[in-house]
Amino acid sequence: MTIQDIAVRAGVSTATVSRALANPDFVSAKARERVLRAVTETGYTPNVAARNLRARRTMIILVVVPNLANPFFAEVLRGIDDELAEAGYDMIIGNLDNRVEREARYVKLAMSGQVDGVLNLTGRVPKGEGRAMSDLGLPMAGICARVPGQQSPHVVVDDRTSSVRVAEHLLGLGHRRFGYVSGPNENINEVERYAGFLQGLDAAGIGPDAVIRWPGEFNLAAGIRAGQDYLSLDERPTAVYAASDEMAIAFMKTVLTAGVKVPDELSIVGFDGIEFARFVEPTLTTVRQPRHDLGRTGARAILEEIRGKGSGERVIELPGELILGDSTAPPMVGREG
Amino acid sequence: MTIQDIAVRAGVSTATVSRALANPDFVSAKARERVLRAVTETGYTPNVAARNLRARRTMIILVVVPNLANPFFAEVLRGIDDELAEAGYDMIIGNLDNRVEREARYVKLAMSGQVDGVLNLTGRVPKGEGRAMSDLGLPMAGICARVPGQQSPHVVVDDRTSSVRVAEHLLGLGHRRFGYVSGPNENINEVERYAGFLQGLDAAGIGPDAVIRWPGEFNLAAGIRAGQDYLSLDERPTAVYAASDEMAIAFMKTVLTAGVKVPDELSIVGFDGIEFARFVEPTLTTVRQPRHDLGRTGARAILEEIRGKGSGERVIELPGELILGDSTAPPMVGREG
DNA sequence: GGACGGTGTGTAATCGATTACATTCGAGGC
DNA sequence: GCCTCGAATGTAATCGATTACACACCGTCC
Repeated sequence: MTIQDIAVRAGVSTATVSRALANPDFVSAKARERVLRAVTETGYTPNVAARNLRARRTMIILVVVPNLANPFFAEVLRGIDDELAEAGYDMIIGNLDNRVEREARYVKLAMSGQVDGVLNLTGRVPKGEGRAMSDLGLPMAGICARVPGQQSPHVVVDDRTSSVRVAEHLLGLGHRRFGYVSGPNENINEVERYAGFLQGLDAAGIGPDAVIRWPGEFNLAAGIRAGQDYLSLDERPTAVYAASDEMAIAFMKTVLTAGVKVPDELSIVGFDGIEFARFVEPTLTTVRQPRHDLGRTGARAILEEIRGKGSGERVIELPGELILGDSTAPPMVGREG
Repeated sequence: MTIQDIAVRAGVSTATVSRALANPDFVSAKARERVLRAVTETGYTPNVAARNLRARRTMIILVVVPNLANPFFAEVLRGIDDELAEAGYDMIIGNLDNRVEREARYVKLAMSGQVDGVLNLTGRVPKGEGRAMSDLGLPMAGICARVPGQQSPHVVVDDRTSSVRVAEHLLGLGHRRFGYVSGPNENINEVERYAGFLQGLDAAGIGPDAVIRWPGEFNLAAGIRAGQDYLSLDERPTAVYAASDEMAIAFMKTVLTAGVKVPDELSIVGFDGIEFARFVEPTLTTVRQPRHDLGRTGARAILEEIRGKGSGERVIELPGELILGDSTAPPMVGREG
């Protein structure tokens, strides 16, 4: 079923069919009606490949995600999808599954003209085939992390300030010895969160040596490992800040299972504000990122770029919010040095 | 940068360029080399829209998902992506966000020839624009739920047998009064899980009136509502089976917060085996679905359909596994009638 | 009556790759 | 030397939509 068939059936030319569908005002009522009838009778839908070829656009956005399994990103994706859908765009999901070598595939996809723009949630510039995705001349936008030197809009939550708040919260409760469950070193969110945490402590005259830092990835396994290490310590911190909720939850479960009392013996704070944080026992204190809104705003930014209304490099900062759960409390006095 | 440019640069025709890239054996070594050099020098990538138009395929699969926010589906998607990536396919995600009216959009997308096949995770046939997606003549496959009457392959977990196991497990512990947190009535997984549960109880001579059934959607809110209703009961069941882990976790949190002891006063079982089920306190007893494998197998099925090697209607059943957590135990004797 | 302008429509070029068919060229057989 | 055959390459049609341009028609105004 092609536009030809419709043209024959309606007794007009293909041009008229096309116009009747795209610019009804430029076509007489009579012709329009006959075209529309032919279309509904046959169930014709224009071939998108042909349209794309001609229009030099695809109405598809590539969304590069570090890890689909992380519910944080799932919610951001929903926000993106909501906004894109309204504008008639669809999305191809490029899931890196935390493996950097997967980037090449999506660089290639972007190069092939199959997408109109790229939304990057990875906090780095995807590379592959000897070129960086940012050199493609494709509209791009970043969500969740500002990639330094990128000439594209970025929608972020203020990791640093939020982490300062976390430090203040814990200090206010009376904690003085801390643990920090870290994300990967090369991740900017991680860097900022750690820096903010130290900054907040520093303001109270507490130096970085009061903080034990456990390295890791943003996943459950890293939280478990950190928890195990915590358990093996002679002098345990009284409060632990984890750079993601997944890590915090895994950490908490690990130490709970070993009999540690949370929050009595140990306070725990996460980051992200995923839904499950409210369903663990005790409820997790965490920094809530406006996940859905991050997605929507990022999608809006990439659409502006595509439409040429974008102003290129700029940072859109959304507020993070410290959500108090039951996982933080003053340290037990008896134990506090 | 088009195939024309490469042809000029390499001093050959576009046909030779195309062949050098697609069928290197049909081209002389000399020409091949010059083409390849021109390609690497310029960073040329073929325009996919043009190729698609000519080849009448897109190398894209539409994956229709009920709800992206559910970590169960996220993991299935990873499995799908892994398999599709190996075959060079990408996926467009059609997230229904649990709203049926969103189906229309994806029916339209499928109609427009923008995808080569549809992987359906919804347990129903998406409809819209006056037609059902299954009437489109597009290759389809279902994951997670068998849609009756569909001439396409389905990859499922045996909900019924798994639920019988759940019943047996709870009966074996000594439970006699049950609660069931239900998914939506029109969902086949729900229907099968409920039927299997009743069937298992029936085998022990226990009728359906020993089961309180809470209706709901497959989400956290439904679990909370059910939990609140449980708390309001005069005569509470001693064991509750929820048709998804999310509901089970939300239910558990709700009753825990109200002071109910799990598993002493109440045993809870979920379904899906999402990762978080191992990180709640107490650890959730649940039926683990091989999520990643469901995705992979489903993707394999749709690829077979597309390649014409598919045998159409068939059901591929993967085993579910009862994972024992700490949320189930014998009922407290004092309370047991 | 002729020039003009506006409306509606059709013809054909175009997007960029693939590929059927035609053509060229050289080697080898007679 | 001529013919045949196969390998290598080029030419041009093709996929299906959009749209620049041309043209036909009709009413208006001088």
